Order: sequence, then structure tokens, then C-alpha cells
Amino acid sequence: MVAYVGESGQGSPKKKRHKFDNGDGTSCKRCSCKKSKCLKLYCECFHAGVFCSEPCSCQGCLNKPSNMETVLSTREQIESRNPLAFAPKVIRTEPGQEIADDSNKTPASARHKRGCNCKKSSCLKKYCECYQGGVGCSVSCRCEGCKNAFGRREGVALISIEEAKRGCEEKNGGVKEETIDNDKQLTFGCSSTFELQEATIVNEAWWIFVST
DNA sequence: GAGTTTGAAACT
DNA sequence: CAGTTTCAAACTC
Ligand SMILES: [Zn+2]
Ligand SMILES: [Zn+2]
Ligand SMILES: [Zn+2]
Ligand SMILES: [Zn+2]
Ligand SMILES: [Zn+2]
Ligand SMILES: [Zn+2]
Repeated sequence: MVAYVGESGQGSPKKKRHKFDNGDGTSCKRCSCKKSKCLKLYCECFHAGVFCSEPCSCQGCLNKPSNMETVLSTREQIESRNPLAFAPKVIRTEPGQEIADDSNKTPASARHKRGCNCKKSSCLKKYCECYQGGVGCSVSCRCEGCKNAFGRREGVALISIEEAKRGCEEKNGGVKEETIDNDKQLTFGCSSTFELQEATIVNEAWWIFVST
């Protein structure tokens, strides 16, 4: 198995530099778990793959080098249920170019791994993991009323025309009328709903915008 | 510092 | 899979 990344980790570059130096006390704070014993993903230290250390104010902590066996086995247990449990929350491409780039591109280089599920924060507070990570929301997010300052979730997605027609036939009894306008716009309606679908050509293929 | 709000993680 | 509970951080005062 992979060597556990401890506080004095041998694999990590030995940087003593404090991540957050506000200059006034409220800095470099770590976890303050009370019930999880720092052996569940609730604990940010455990979740980040590091042992608890000096700045932590946890109670009944078991996330220590002296408890390496339990830490590792617990970690593997959780990882077996969810292989992405300890993957980086945010995937960044380059340290420099992350913000102020893609306004409406779907791929989105820097994104949260599974997206957020914010209901009340509008993704504009650190309650939102996307916002906290400094990345915009993406199609994998299921946030409501997203106002993420780093980029809002796209309200639309692209699906292939084949997929759209298939859904139309399965759920609505088939495609009703289909018209092609100068090879530029394709329109068809679903039989039962009369819902009009408009498709456009992107990359030599028909695509339909659907709200998400 | 105490109390509230929030959404991920855990549980059923 | 969905609904509920638990949890610790973010936030407010
Ligand atoms: Zn902890
Ligand atoms: Zn800790
Ligand atoms: Zn701890
Ligand atoms: Zn969010
Ligand atoms: Zn998001
Ligand atoms: Zn969002």
C-alpha cells in the first residue's frame, strides 16, 4: 500500500511554511473534532490524509502516528467503499491559470470532483466546497440558485440528437414532426407532449440543449 | 466564546 | 437509491 502521508511526511516536501498566516492569531487552525476520534471523513485532517498535530484541538484523537495501524486500516476500509474518498477535492491544472477563464465551457479544467449540493448558501459562502476550493460549479453540481463567484453552474447541457429522440420515443410515444431548415436547424416535437426540441450543429453533429 | 447555519459524511 | 441523522466547519452575534 502507499505510504501514509504523515505530518512529518517523508513523501511530501518538507515545508514548514504555514499555510494561513493571518498575522493575528486566527491562523493555521486544524481540526477540532469531538466525536469522530479523527478517524472519519468528518475530520479534515484524516480526510486530507495527514495525522493530527499541534494546531489541532481534537478530543479523543486516534489519528496519530502512534496509532498508524488503525489509521491505515480505517482509511483502507473507507477507501474500499469509495475509491475517491481521499482523492483531491479540487483538481487544478496549473497553479496560475484557474480563475477568470471558462465562462461557459463544459469540460472545465479545474473543478470539484463530485460537485456540491448546496441548497441555501447559493454557493457564495465557504459552506460550498466548490467555492471554498476556489473553483466554479460544474454540471456535476446539484446546487440550487448557484451564484458561485468563481463560475456558476451551467444551466444547460448538451445531449446528442440520438439520445434526445430515444428519450422522446420511450417516454412520449415517438417523434411527431421533424423539419430541417437549411441544414442549420432541426426541429421536432414529441408526440404526446408537443414539446418542441431544437437542435443545432456542433462539430458536425446534432446537439440539443436541455436545462439541467 | 456561545449559538446558529450549513451541507458532507454516515447511517438506515 | 432516498430519507434521516450525525458531525465539524463556516458563519453570525
Ligand atoms: Zn479531527
Ligand atoms: Zn486534526
Ligand atoms: Zn485529531
Ligand atoms: Zn455549492
Ligand atoms: Zn458546486
Ligand atoms: Zn453552485
